Amino acid sequence: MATPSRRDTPGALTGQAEDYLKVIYHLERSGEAAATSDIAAELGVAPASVSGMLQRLARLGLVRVERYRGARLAPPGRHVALQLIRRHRIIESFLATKLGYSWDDVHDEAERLEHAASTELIERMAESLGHPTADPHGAPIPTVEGRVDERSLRSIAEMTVRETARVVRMSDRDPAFLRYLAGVGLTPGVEVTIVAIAPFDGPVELRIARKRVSIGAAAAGQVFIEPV
Amino acid sequence: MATPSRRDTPGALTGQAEDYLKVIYHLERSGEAAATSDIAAELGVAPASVSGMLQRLARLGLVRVERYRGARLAPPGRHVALQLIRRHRIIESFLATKLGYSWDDVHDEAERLEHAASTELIERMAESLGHPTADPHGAPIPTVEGRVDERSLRSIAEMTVRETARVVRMSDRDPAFLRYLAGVGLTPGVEVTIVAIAPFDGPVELRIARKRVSIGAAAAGQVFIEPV
DNA sequence: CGGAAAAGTTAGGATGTACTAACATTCTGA
DNA sequence: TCAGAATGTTAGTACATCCTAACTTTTCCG
Ligand SMILES: [Mn+2]
Ligand SMILES: [Mn+2]
Ligand SMILES: [Mn+2]
Ligand SMILES: [Mn+2]
Repeated sequence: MATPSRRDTPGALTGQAEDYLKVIYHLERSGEAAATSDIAAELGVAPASVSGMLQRLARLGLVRVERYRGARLAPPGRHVALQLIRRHRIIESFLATKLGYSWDDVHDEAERLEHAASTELIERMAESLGHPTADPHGAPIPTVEGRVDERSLRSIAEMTVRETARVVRMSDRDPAFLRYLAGVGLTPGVEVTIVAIAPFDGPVELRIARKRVSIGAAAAGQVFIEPV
Repeated sequence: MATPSRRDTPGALTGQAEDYLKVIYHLERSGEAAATSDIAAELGVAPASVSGMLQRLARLGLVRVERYRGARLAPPGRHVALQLIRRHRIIESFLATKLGYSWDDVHDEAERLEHAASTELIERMAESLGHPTADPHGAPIPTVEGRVDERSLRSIAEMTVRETARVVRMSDRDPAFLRYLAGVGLTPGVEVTIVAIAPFDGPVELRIARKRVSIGAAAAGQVFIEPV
């Protein structure tokens, strides 16, 4: 039976298959089909393994694959991916809010629990959190119906001098990066004002709640904002 | 890689293997080695599948198997089983106490989450519950060191007329049974007094907090008590 | 005690997932 | 444009887990 992820759905996918769909969903957000090697890099598997899995997912009607050209989610696959992302983000929120996890620590735990938690559990967590709309890193939580606010946000790197904006979200991939951001005061909800931008991809100097902070251009590109 | 349960331990077992160890632990409590067909029945797999798994577990040094005679846990296997049971019971307690699950509903959820939850998560749950020593059905929670209070308790069926005792725990296998018990007021902690015992495995009549209740002999044998 | 029933094991096959090595296609830059 | 680099697929293998069917061992009872 090869370890299906035994949640409450009957014809449930394995956790592996779910993770592939999620990765394809994220990669596809660029507009391009998800490339085999990008999926492989994201999941830490060999490209050959991805080719194999894509064929299986295509057979199940979850993705459309064009040989040598990459994969796109079919509507049922998109639905699976969005519900998985919902589970992931609600779990992250719950761990951070109710169990004192630090925001840089929730991701790995959620990455496993998302495949084991039933819809019942997820909805109880959401309930007890007051139905949050964003996870601890500001990422929007898809609804049960699969709606998600996917507007693409500007990053701090795209702001202009003297502009003020509110931090909405940041990349949650690297715990060390999140700890760094928390250290300098960059968390969802805070307001930042650009003081100066050094040329040639130099550091961005900004003001956060009266404090001066200078961050690298790369970091600035990973922190997303919206107008106040 | 066949879906190891990716918790925090490095050479982690799969969730399947963990469940086999847990079942062997429970079956072995009778004193006898766990029989292949009993393990199979418990897990809902064919006996042949059990033979195969026992060989793998033996190769890993987790069980000792005597061909045609059944399996016993080796110390490392016992340790795995006890930690899994700890995880299971803490999860059950958490779901019941913190997320409003009914006590007949926690088991299936815990059966999956126990393989995905890290030690970190379990300890945070335990912490937030005030380090409970028993799960919602009164089953004792093994410590981190693997100690567990395994005294064998008398059941209501073994009580004598006019005797009073406190309900400690009950079998948690069947949700309908748990709902029934809750319905008649039999939950851990309540005091019961035997009013009458009908012969030939007849019903047991008892008093629970001023109320008269009559339960079948089979049910009485699944509810365990201790002296007040 | 001895043979039938029950219990357990092995053989052989399926599926999911992964790997490496070899081959095929697509892209890219001189 | 076109050859080498980059990317992707296939072939062949491994392993965990499950199954059924056939065989073996143990148990039990007349
Ligand atoms: Mn995951
Ligand atoms: Mn997140
Ligand atoms: Mn389990
Ligand atoms: Mn329990």
